[in-house]
Amino acid sequence: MPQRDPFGASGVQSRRTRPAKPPLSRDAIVEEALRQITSEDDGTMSLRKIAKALDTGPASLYAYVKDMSELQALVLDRALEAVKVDETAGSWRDRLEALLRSYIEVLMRSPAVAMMAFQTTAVGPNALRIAEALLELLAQAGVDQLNAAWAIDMLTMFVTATAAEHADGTAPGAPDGPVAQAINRAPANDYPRIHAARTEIMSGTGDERFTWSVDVLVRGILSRAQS
Amino acid sequence: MPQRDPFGASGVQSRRTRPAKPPLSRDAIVEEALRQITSEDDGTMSLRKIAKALDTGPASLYAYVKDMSELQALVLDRALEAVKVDETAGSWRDRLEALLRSYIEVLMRSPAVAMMAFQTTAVGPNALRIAEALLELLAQAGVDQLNAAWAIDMLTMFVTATAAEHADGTAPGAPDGPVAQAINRAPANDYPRIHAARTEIMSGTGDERFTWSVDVLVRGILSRAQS
DNA sequence: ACCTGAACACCGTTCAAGT
DNA sequence: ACCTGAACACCGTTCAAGT
Repeated sequence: MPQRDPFGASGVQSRRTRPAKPPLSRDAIVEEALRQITSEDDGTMSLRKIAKALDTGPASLYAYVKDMSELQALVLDRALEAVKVDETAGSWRDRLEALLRSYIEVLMRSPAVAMMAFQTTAVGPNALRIAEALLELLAQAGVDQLNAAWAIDMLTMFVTATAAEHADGTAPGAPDGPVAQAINRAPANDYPRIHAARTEIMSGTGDERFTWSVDVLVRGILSRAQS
Repeated sequence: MPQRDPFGASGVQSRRTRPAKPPLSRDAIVEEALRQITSEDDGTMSLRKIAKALDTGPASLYAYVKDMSELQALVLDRALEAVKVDETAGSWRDRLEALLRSYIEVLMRSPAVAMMAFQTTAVGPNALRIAEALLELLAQAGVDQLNAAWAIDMLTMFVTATAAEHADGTAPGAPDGPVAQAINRAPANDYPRIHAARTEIMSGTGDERFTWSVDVLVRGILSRAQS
């Protein structure tokens, strides 16, 4: 006879208002956290909110999770599950760009996920899976092991940073944001080069800039590798 | 007769225990915030702590600052004041690296400052000053205006991301951190490339990696510029 | 206009007490 | 071992009231 039975004799909790209170578990907590963090209208998670959604008090979660930072690491790796590492066929170059694009897309699904990718360096199975795929592609490109090892750091950093930067929803080329205002109002006397390049600074779609940036990184990495 | 006199007739607050209560002002608030955020033992700021340090209640700050995010933007640009844009003479290449090094050093003085550089894109006078200097150096390098404009975005992103990543104090090559554990424990069957490159992944000092990364970026940017 | 105390609606974490 | 209510020590922000 199990000690905890959701349909037990007490029967108090079997009201039909809630869809059968889910059992507490590490997975359930991570899943609910991910649900909150990727929710459209809020996008923010908290132990108290998770506890409430799981019909318990905040203290109960500490039986399954050491603290907030451990939960964040779990949620981050869970989110990275959606990153496709071999979406397309084709050259290593095409597959690298596709992988980075999938990566960035997943991180941008939620500002909070993007921010988490900084505070906590991902070390779960999905982070490893992505790193392995990146190393494989760089090896195909002829990059030696040392340069490849350092390069994956730069590539993941680039993806994470790009996602985090655009995480607040403001498009990069938004012509009315505070950035645009600062650039356009920059006095030509004090900042002649910014003034001269103000059009170029605001130009390009997010996609164009992403493609350009990946190209810069790949060229730089290849240039180092063969020297 | 001024309406508010710190040494007025009431005299109650002129006890010698506190060094003459500073007058409330936008600058005083930003200065106190920066002091807290760069403090060794804490490194975290809050409106309530600032208010307390300035001998008032949290509500009083809202007369000078719209909200938390505006304060963060002010603090960030104030912190960027310490970035030296023309520390050394020499080639554009040397000066570029020196500038980026000064930038990253300032951001790493406090984890919170590094994190702020993401959430809020810096648009104050110091951010402009740095951008202007970067454009000038890239122009000397022969990079055209469009490529230079997009390049400064990448360079600042790289600096900010690097600072944020190492902001938690853990050295990049720390052989006992959770990252090292994850890499070393990665099973050779599932992750053959990670396993094979595990030494290289953990190798290099922060400084060596920084130099390497700047070189990758410069090579990539120059390669794009002349195509 | 500037400043305030008090309240509102939240946080993460701890702890003694229950089962 | 798992779970709980209640407390602890915080948050940012609002608001009616004061000067």
